[in-house]
Amino acid sequence: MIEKVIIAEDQEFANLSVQRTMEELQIRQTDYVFYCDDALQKIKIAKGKQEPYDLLITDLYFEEDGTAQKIAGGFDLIKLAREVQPDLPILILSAESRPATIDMLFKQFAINGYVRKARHDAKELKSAVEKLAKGESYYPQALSQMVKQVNTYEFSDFDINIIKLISQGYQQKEISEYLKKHNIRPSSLSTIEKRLNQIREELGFSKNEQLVLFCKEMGIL
Amino acid sequence: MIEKVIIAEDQEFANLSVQRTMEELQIRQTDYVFYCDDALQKIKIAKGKQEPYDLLITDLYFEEDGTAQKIAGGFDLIKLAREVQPDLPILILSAESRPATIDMLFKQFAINGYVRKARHDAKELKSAVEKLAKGESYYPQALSQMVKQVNTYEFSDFDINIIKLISQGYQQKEISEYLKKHNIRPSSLSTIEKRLNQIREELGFSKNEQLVLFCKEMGIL
DNA sequence: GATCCACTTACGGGTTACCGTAAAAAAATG
DNA sequence: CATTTTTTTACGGTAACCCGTAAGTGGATC
Repeated sequence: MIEKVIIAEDQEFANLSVQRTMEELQIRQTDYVFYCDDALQKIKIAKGKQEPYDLLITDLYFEEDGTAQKIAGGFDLIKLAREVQPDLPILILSAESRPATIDMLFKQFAINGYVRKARHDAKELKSAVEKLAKGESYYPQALSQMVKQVNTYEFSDFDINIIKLISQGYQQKEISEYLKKHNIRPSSLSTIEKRLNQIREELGFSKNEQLVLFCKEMGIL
Repeated sequence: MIEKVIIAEDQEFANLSVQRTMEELQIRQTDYVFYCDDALQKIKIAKGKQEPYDLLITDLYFEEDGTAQKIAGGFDLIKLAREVQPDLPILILSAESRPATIDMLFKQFAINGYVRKARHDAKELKSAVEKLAKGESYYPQALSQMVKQVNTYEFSDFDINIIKLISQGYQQKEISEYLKKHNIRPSSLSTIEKRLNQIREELGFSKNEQLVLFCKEMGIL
């Protein structure tokens, strides 16, 4: 049973609407904050008082607005909240639509549900909370297709490293030097060339410009 | 005086909250739709009945969901709505944060207000509607600084053309051929090289990979 | 330690991109 | 219409990138 919920969402509109949805679901206590720092603090205090939250609903991306915050965004908040209260169910509410990111949240962060800010987000949130109340997790129906459709190329850390450096203006020779300096192996120019060639071929690209754009869209850069 | 408002917003949460804000502002009649097509139709009908809307509040980006829609997004909706009812005040409500885009909306589309989906969007929307009621336009305070800060490089159509082709995997020789075929001038390889060189220098980039990413972030690609 | 295997590196030739200079063409000016 | 100015193009040398082949390296297995 979910009785005590905390909402972390910086957009006032979204925050208000989620509050309202919680009312409709007859949640006993709903707290809401506009900053990640406040959310974590409330979770800590509630835990300390032996009155822990039953659910954290949080956005992924929070806007900076001058007020100095320790926790930058939803990703960090999830990690830290789990340290404080490992069993806390977490539901993400975000406009993020890249399957790779959402998939990563389930696999790496073990979130319990994901609702996209999209056409039927209010209805979806209700279903999601009801599912979580039963101890199940909520995986948006649309997503299961997307993940299958999605270009399934897996970038290794090494790949990402190279592509990042390229997108910063390094030339391949310099990347090789950079890798040697940081004791990352492999590091030869030849290997860099080969990897890039392989990646491009696998994705059907002819130029690195396409590749960096693709990575940007995938959320890798 | 604003008495009759139409809201075009596909996110249910946002749509609901805007409706609520309109109630708080004691707007006599508030209609809301989740598709651009519906918005335009309602505007047409209202105009036909001699009961035109006093305000259109619309998002910029609408999600596709299988239902075939003629109007793709906010940009087209604005254009078409203005054709039907040229004096209709338009207020954009969007998460879009790129100053270039927002600036363009004011200058090219002559919108009357812009409220970003961000920390105090509900409060901002209220102020904005009140301003529009007085016949003034609402320009977010944060934006006036951003526009000044923004990298003020102006891309010509020609520049954008080249960069688009590069980002699609064309090599420079092919771009030259492409331009010749489409009777776009200038078209020589030499000019293409020079322009790219100039753009890169002006923006402090050394490689085209940086440039395409920059353009992506600026909303040019 | 010998053999195999996968991976990494070195090297070389071909292509494309880079960048300067100078000629040619087009546009602007008087 | 001649002249100046700007823009576009052609050309050439250098550097970076592309891509294949061959040599080298390191780890696993027996």
